[in-house]
Amino acid sequence: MDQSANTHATRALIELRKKIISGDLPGGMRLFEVPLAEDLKISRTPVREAMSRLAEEGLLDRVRGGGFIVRSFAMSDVIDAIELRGVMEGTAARLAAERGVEPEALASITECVRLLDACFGAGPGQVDFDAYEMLNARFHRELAALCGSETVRREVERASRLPFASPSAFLPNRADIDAFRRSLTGAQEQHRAIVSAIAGREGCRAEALAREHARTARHNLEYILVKDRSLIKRVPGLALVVAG
Amino acid sequence: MDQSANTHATRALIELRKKIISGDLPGGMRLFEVPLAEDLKISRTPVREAMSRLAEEGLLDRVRGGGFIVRSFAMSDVIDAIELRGVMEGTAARLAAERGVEPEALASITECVRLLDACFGAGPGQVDFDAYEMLNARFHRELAALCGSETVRREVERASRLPFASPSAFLPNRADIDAFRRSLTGAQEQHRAIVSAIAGREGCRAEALAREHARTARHNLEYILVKDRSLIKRVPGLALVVAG
DNA sequence: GGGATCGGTGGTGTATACATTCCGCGTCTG
DNA sequence: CAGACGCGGAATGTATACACCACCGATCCC
Repeated sequence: MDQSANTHATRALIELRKKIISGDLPGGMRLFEVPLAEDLKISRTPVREAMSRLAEEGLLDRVRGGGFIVRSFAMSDVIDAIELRGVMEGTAARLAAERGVEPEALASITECVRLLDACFGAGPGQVDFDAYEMLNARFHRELAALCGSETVRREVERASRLPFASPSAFLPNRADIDAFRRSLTGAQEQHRAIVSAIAGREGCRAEALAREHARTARHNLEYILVKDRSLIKRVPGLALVVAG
Repeated sequence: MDQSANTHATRALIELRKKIISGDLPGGMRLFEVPLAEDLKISRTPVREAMSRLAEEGLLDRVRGGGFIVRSFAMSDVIDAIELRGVMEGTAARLAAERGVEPEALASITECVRLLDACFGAGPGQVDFDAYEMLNARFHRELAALCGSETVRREVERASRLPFASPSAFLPNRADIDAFRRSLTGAQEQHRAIVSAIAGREGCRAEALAREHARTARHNLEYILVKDRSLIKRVPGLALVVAG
């Protein structure tokens, strides 16, 4: 079944994910098939299917004796998830540098960095945030794939999909634009450096840079959380933290 | 539903896993619900449930439009999976060292190392392999948990469960005992060093040691594969490689 | 003769009825 | 009074019938 398939299970998956992320279904809560099915006006079968996939995503835990509970997240989980993402991406970057990359893949990610540059306008607050976010996600996707290993790519992307470790999860809202732009230009410099290290076959440096990139993300998040939690965008998973 | 639950879905899960691992259901093969259900003398429902979990384990891939195919593994996937395991365990070890560990957790893993020591007899080939294997698995489980983060522990264990990255996956068969014992004593020294580094709060050293431990595993595997593939135990996933 | 359309077939998706299991509560008995 | 047995309800597990969709081949029309 395709993610885009127009099935009840897919709708249920999306609905439930939204409710978990929004805190509507709080962490630790047990989910029962019958009420959920009635809520969504469908039968238990697609609900089970949806819950099974949410368990795969890490949003639900299977419980002994059957059934699921909503996983609980804490601030420390976000920090750890970002740390892990950095480690995994660092490995992808190192392997890419050590093994070498296809010229076209390198060209593609280089182009991606160039496009990210183009998101920055002349003025201090002039950034095309939507474009940046999309391209940033693309950058991290291509980075994961650079090492040429399907296994590594798969696991690195999984680490990025940890509900709260999304590459853009730490981006603040449109408020506080100026400070945010500085943060983004810094991240962009790191993007460039990572690609450069990979192209130069400097494995250790590429790994360290990718880790540093995630660490910057973590610091930004911590800074924002301390300053004003309402600045956080409500992206998947992160809302849980803000709420809790 | 518990892993040990006596349900048709659980039986189907175990059966299918066995068939995939043994190569009976080869990589790339699409799995159809109806024939599998007939084979197992059950209905489609528990078969679906089982396939869904196998997808979670990484043995099956969901295919566009519905259904599953058996994932294909290559030698390079094994190498990469072991590499990733080392990176993840290295992270767990580093975090444990940086953040400090509960005394009882440290005592437990130290005891584990001591028990591993006890697996080695006086003679050159005298090793209690079964005990070693079980304790080795325990060591890696406890190592993953040492950092105190549920998120990290979960992902590290997942990396170890990659079907071909099991800590014991590279252990050769009971043949060639002497060379094998040397390999195990080396691994045991690494175990000891990792715990020591964590206890001494040497984060970087702990990380490097855990990585080195995995790298040793990889080299052993490569050596064995070159020398004689029949020496490999048929552990989950690895059989695929040996067969293919 | 070629292309479009219309079934047929084979597969998953869904609903639903029924089975089973687990847990809690009450009662009965020693 | 305490412990065990049993009953009942609530939840998941399972089977099955049917819906639906995609693919494919054959036929029919242009």
